[in-house]
Amino acid sequence: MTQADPAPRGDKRERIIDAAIAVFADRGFHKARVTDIAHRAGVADGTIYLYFRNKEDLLLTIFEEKMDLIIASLKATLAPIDDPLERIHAFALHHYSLVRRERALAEVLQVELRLSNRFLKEYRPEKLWKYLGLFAQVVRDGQERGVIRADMDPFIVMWAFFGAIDELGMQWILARKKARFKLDQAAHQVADIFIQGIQARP
Amino acid sequence: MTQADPAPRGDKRERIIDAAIAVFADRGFHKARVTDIAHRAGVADGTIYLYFRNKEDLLLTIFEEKMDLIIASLKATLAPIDDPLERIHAFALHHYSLVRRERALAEVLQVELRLSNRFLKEYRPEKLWKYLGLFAQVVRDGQERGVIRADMDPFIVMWAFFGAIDELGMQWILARKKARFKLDQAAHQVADIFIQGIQARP
Amino acid sequence: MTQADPAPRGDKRERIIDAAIAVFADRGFHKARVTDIAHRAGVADGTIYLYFRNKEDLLLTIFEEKMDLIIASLKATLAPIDDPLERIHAFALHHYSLVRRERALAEVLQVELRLSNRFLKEYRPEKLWKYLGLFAQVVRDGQERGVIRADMDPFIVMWAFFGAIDELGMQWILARKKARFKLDQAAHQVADIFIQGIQARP
Amino acid sequence: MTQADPAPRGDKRERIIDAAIAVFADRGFHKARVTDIAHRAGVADGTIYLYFRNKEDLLLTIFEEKMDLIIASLKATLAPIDDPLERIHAFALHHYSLVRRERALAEVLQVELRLSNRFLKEYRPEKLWKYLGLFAQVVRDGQERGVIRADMDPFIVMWAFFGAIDELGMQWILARKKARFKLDQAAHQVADIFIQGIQARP
DNA sequence: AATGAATGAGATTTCATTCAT
DNA sequence: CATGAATGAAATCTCATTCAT
Repeated sequence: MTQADPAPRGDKRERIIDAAIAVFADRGFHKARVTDIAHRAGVADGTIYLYFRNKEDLLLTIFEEKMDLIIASLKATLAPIDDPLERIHAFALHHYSLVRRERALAEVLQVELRLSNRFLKEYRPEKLWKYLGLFAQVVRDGQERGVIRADMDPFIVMWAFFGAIDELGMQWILARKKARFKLDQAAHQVADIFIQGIQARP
Repeated sequence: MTQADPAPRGDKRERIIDAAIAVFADRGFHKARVTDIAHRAGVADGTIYLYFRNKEDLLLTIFEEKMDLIIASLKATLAPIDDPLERIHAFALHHYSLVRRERALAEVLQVELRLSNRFLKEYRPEKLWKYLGLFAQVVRDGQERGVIRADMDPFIVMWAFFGAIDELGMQWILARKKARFKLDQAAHQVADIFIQGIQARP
Repeated sequence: MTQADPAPRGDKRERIIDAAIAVFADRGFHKARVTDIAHRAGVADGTIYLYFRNKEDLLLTIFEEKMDLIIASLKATLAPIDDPLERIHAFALHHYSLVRRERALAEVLQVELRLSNRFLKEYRPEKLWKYLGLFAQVVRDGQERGVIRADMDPFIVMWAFFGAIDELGMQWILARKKARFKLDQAAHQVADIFIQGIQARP
Repeated sequence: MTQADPAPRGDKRERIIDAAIAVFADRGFHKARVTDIAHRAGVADGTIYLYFRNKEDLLLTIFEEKMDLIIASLKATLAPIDDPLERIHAFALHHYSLVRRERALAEVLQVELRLSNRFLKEYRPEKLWKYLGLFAQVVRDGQERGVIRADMDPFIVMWAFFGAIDELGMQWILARKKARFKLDQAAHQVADIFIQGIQARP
């Protein structure tokens, strides 16, 4: 008797990840209880451990997998743009469109991820580097083309740019409704500052 | 008759704070045990509770008191400088000189403080705003004098600048010895980017 | 095929309650450690918190559940007796038969329960009132039938009677082996005093 | 320059006892902090230990010393009364006049004293026995005079009577303002029940 | 694969008591 | 006698993780 698969295989894993994002964003990584995540995902506590080594692994997995999507999305966004300086602009806009669209995920990636000692001190967030590496590459490209100052260390510019947009994103998230600035406005200004700041002068 | 040795009033409090900074920096706020702090300070566990409400209060007190010192120090540094653009430069240098000189304190202020949910979501870090407010004021001054673009929102510039130097500082701290850049170099480049980035053009 | 051993559902709960009665009676509520109770019940410390909110909830639950049984038992004892004065007699005998049979429980209900501030000052021991209410009703019945003095306040008689048997019960428990009186003898004398004391005179 | 003794010697001991009664009555023995007592007495924490071995000794001392006063007062009250049955009446009235006049003390003696394991299980409250012994003696006198039933065990009657008035006193104290009965009325009824209950019949 | 009851390690905090001044 | 800062033992409760079913 053929019957539609009653319990969509692999469905659980996705549900756990989504639940974890929501709970981590809501209560913070440390205060988030595994039970809460299981409850929200509609699975038993133990089930989580069939898919993830432990609570931290869950957080790290969110990071890994979501960053893959974000990186792909960013690449697609940058691809049609040729001018390095315009790409910087696009980078900031893309970053904030994500923050706005998936606030819970952004909160986890920006705020809660930092709560994990392992993440900050032991874990090598290669996906983050890959993400930012796209930015560093833009800088390097710009330098080769002569539109970006050659005396700029792409590595420093990269962290500075990320720090700037990350901090503004975090402030916007923390302030919630009462944020004193529009995310778009912030994106334009930050991009503006950096573009003018690293632009090669005649 | 020499004066009787005055009771070492406040001595313990200071020792606890210093011990806490060291332990928080070393193990992180959550993994730091009150016993460890007490041990390092050379006092009994209970003694800590004579001076601080609880472990979190200890963290917050470190923030409050150290920020006072830092703000005072920053003011003294900026005072003799007149040019707003030069002040931005001095701000970055001052920030990193602190990070380099008191790495443990910087680690607590930058990294561990963010572990405290209360700090990020409930506590209003007014001292941080006061610190950054000095920067925002520099921007406003520069705008009045016409040396900084009038279309810049000082509030956004402020967070962006702080995010940039904070992130670089954090990366430098996390990377410890193997940091791929010099803090001084970072200070100059970040200041450079922002100065050129927000400078009014003729 | 014999049935699979059904999960010993609720078994643990019962064991924890029994262990708690024993430990509370033995060391007193305040000196009783949750660990002791868990040990005696053959469960882990944390297991207790799956069934009870906290240590005090455990004490209160013992009160609630055991009083239900006691009230039911008392009702069954009084049911076949018609004469109010004889019922008073039966009440005392029933009370002490319980004290003698379940000394630990009696000790907890009489002595340890009073250690709980919450019980005495905040908690409304409705089950105790229900228990004593049965006595008050006997008094009212007797008054209606004219066998008990009409000038007696059933409420006062109730507390007085309870105080009398409770105190004697407590003294008997505290004195343990060396009690200077038999519980039966006490039951008869107290009942005797109250019966003659509140009996309507011709 | 003659001056009134600035610090009345021995005054402190009294103040500590009074403060302890108030704090014990207010918060209960276990929740009462030695610091609170010291504060209320206007002395340093350590001073209490110059006069009392420990917190429990303080409670026991209150019992010992106050019972002496109460016993003396009771004796004076009973002295002019000759009739044993009237003496029982006077006993109850005297007991409640104390409860009403010194509610905090009564609360400590009746309620909080029972919180002390040592008191209930180890300590022999000889002063209480002396107090109640006066009642037992009244019963014995009455039996010798033939006005009280010879089949009554003075020991049992004593505990029963004490239990009855003690319980009513406790209920009155616990109910505070909203007590459902007057203490005087209770005194009369309890005495009435016992007098009629143990009276020898012609 | 899924369950969820059970585990038990672990750390904060309180407060009676001490003792150097 | 008096002080009160300092002590440090002690115990509740939480919650990530396990494992028998």
